[in-house]
Amino acid sequence: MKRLEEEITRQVTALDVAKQAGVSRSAVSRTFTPGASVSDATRKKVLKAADELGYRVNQLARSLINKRSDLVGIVAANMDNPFRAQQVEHMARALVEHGFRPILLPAEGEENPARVIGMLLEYNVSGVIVTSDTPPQGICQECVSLGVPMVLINKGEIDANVDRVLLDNEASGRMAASHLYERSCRNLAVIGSDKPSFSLQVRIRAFRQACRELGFAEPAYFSAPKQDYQAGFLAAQAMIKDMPQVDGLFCVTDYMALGSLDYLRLHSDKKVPDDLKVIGCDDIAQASWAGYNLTTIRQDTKCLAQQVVAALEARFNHPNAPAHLRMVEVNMIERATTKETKDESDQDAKAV
Amino acid sequence: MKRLEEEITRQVTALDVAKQAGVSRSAVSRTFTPGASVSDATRKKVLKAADELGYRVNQLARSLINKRSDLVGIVAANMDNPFRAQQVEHMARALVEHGFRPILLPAEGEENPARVIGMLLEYNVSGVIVTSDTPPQGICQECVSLGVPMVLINKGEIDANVDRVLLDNEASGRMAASHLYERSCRNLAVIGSDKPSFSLQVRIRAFRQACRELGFAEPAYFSAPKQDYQAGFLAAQAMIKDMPQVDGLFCVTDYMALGSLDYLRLHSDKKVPDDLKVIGCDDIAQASWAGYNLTTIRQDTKCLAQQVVAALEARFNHPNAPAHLRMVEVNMIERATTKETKDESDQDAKAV
DNA sequence: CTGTTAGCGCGTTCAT
DNA sequence: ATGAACGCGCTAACAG
Repeated sequence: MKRLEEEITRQVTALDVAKQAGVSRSAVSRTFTPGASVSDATRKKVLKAADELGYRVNQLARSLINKRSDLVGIVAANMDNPFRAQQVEHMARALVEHGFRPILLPAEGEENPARVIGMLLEYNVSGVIVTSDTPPQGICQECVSLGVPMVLINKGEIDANVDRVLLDNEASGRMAASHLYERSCRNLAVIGSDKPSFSLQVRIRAFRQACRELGFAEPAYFSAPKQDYQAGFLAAQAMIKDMPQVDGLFCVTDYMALGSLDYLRLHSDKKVPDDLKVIGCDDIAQASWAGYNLTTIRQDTKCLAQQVVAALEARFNHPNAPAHLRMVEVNMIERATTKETKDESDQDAKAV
Repeated sequence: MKRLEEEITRQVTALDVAKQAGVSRSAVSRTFTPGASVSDATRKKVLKAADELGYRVNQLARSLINKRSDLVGIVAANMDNPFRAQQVEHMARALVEHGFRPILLPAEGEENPARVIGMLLEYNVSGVIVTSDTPPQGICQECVSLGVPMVLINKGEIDANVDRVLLDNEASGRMAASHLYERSCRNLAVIGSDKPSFSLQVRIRAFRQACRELGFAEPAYFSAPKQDYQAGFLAAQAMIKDMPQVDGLFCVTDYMALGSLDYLRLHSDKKVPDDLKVIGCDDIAQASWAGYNLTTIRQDTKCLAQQVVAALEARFNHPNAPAHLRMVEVNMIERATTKETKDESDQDAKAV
């Protein structure tokens, strides 16, 4: 434990440990290599010496040899979206637990992917995980063509050989529709985005399809430029204006649902859930806040993260296996915004 | 641009480029080293060959020599808190812009810091940034004693030689107090946490101090176990019960303020801002949502990130300089929750 | 300005 | 099981 001035100037190397332990440098190396073959006696000696000197394996040097840096790039954008933030956190946790080091790269729009690509490739990342509303095509193409394992989260097919992990967006849309049906809603609307990401498109399509199968009229569609709180707010405004008779609303993300709920409460006569029932999708933390208490379809990001890491490891073991697609289950969380009205026929209509 | 099967099997090395360009390996190296001395002629040749072969510098090998990996660890926790998520995103962005690679390490409680330390040290990180409500002491001590540059965000002093960046928590507390004073509030309360983090403690102390100077009575203090939405909700409940006459409230974080606002709206007769004015701190995205519209003290996380990177670079240049403390300004954002009531004396008291 | 040489810290044959 | 030698891809110091 007496190491004060050396560390500052020179790193403790395997050779130092070897000398201290009275063995060869290879012995030290082997001691710290999982699939080794060292006698217990020397292992002890090495570990002792290593501890005394405060030795740590230099992973950078190690990577140089076995070509596995165990660095994994997380390319993410829109981290203001709580769902995304949660995804990133769980992803980082899962990676660390499995012995990887997540290196976080904010996807800086479509303008300059070269920088990000450089960061990834120059550091010999073992893999790349992409989660962003608008996946940076350039980065994906380059990585794939260079054979860097890549996993896309909630994205459409980009190239033949890319693994993907999807939340069950189809089921999400269907569950939303049938739940509103059970709650006796008959005039439905969907709130989405002008430029919906892949998963949003699927949710919307599935919702529409389910509506048809249930015998609904085609649900009305409202949207705004982005896909955040403000967008939900604006879309709800448009909806109230164009479709006053609406009694069931599916917001394709909770983030937008919160905006919609606030618009309805502050600027409309519609009471939720009495006059209008609302269901969201994702189950972000805010959805369970007392102020919203939003019924929603939960997307388990923890499970998602596990699946992503699993996909990555599978790809390491079988680099040439065909692209695999993993699906993560969803389930409905019923809260106040779709609560059954005591008497569905004519509740004391407390319009202002 | 014709590189298809080689890449998969073997990395393109500087030697390959040298051969192709008809120069020495060093020439290649120099071309890609900022402080170089290469003739324009050879530089051209090298760049051309490099482009043709798809060569990229191997930063891992480079780090092995100049001992600067440019990897920077971000140790973060509580990313469910939007303020923290925003911090992390801006931090990652700033780091990338300055040529660093952020490696994100979720601080996993106090239980097992060894794993995180290992990740940091074995990868020869150039620096470590810590932002967490409860800073993992073990990690900090170890890094400092090993001479790894470290920057603490919004933390108290841990060790003599650690740089820190603080938002101006003192000013935050003072501004909150004087704003409530200007708005004619006289019965003040503070909502904090049972175990407040460093910056929260400072905000509370400064608020109290300002109250004394303004001639207020000592503000009442309410708190709950954690420091999130739920905590704000519970603390507000306690406040309404114990102190019905409260007319001015300072929530030490927006995150908690949102919980308080929801409690007040849903479970109390107090109307904000008519009966009770509320001010938060941080200016998280949700604070500006229509449903909250919270007056708050803005903490500029973008500027914070810049300062942190600056601190890191300063430390690289002068490893033995005394610890430096950087302060980031704050400013008040006035929204609806402290809006002046038209007639302050006796508004139509619309108690239910 | 250029090429040659010597390591950076480590994993892995190949003999013993 | 263990030690000696070699190479991973690169930069820095040295000669020319």
